[in-house]
Amino acid sequence: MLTSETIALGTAMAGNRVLIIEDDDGTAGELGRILEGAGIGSDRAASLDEGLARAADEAYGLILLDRMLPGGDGLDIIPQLRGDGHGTAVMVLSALGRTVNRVEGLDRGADDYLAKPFEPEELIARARAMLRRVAAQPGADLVTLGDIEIHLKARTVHRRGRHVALSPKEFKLMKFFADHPGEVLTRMMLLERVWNLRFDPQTNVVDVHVGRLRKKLEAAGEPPVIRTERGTGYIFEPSA
Amino acid sequence: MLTSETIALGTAMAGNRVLIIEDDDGTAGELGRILEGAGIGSDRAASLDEGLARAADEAYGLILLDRMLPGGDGLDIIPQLRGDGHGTAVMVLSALGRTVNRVEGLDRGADDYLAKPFEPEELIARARAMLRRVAAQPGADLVTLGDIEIHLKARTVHRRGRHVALSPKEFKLMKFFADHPGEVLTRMMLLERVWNLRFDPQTNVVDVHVGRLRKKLEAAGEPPVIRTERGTGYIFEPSA
DNA sequence: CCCCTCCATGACATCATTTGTCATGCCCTT
DNA sequence: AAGGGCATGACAAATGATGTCATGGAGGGG
Repeated sequence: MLTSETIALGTAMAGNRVLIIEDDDGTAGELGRILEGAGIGSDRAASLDEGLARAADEAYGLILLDRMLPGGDGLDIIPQLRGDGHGTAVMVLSALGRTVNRVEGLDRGADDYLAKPFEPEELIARARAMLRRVAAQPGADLVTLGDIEIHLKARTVHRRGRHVALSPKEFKLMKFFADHPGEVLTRMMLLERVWNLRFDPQTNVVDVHVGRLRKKLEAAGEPPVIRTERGTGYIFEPSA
Repeated sequence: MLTSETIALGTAMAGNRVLIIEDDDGTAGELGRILEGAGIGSDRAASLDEGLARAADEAYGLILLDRMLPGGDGLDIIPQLRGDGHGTAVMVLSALGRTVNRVEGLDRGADDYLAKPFEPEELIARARAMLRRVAAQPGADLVTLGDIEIHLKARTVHRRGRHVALSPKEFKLMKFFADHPGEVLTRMMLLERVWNLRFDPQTNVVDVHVGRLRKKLEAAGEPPVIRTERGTGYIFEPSA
């Protein structure tokens, strides 16, 4: 048996990081520095496509979106940014600062609209307000991994829309897998974190429950999502 | 046996109405008209105290808050507005429009800050954006009646912060009571709506379950909330 | 290529929970 | 004081969750 590492991963809830979608290097850098000075972490995407990719990847709390980008108007991707399920907020930053522009931005889905140039303090204050609101949401509710949806509060699981009824133990197991996608999880880890055991019960409880979970997750002929790593443990691999 | 009225009561989710807290009659009226023109319903409170009272009463989606009011600065009541549990958003409207003022407002809890004078279109767009975000929340989740909280998704009940573990049937019963506070519910109604029976099973199932629910709701010495209406049925009376 | 280890799975036992029934006794009302 | 209505403890049946075990199969190392 391997050592029982305890790796704490974050859930897929809307986080407190910010994604900056901005083609101009200078502006992007400045935004990043302003936020960093306020203790707000950020990543940067230089194009709309990259922005969409990053947003789909990590659950940001807020996205700062430029309007005039090489790929088109930032407003165009707001619907897709929304579609990711995380309750991410979108703030548009733009040199187009007239009222009609602002109204257009807000009507097309932005949560806030700040005209350039702006005071760094106001950006920080508005970003904080947005992150605060996002964090206050019961937002940690839905976790999506591939075609699997986990409703934490309701403690239900759906795969491709089909409801998968799980027992409490199975749900806990599912959640632990979901918290560690792509990682090999040894039986010891599972026993510790799902069964709260710090010793080996000398039985195959884990195997049996993994089997039951598999059966239920694949009951309608869906592809497998839990792979056996022979001699080691199991890996949860959500199908993209 | 009485007729089984089905009175649909609203849940405590944040709604789509707007509360205007503004002492100046002219401004308040204009705000109301602007919103009405955009199809957004609103109520008005003329003072901070009235605002707090109304906010506690109805679950607004958005509150428009003036700063300079007779009772003090509107910013002062933001924490209390937040405390109501509904995810209501707060937008501050103020003649104090300098960056420092805006930053102050946002830092003290406002979700948005619009300086007077403003374009009606921008107010509408921002109000819509706020309501949209509030509505996107899993808001219908929490129902509060007096000291009892019902989390619909999680299917859990708390009284005065204490978790009350209920069986499925008990939860359904609790929910039905919560949907009809202050109304006399006959055994027949309960059998119909909680047990899905259209006939009398000739047993005291209802009594037994009401008893069990009572026991659990009052397990820590809390005052009774379900009163027996002798010869008729039961009444759920949440303690204020 | 064969064997041995590891794993998957059906069957079963046990335990806990939920739900409904009944009998008893209290309490309120008249 | 008596009667009907209600509260409640005890019990039983049904259901579901969890863990154990035995068997057979699959896959990798030698």
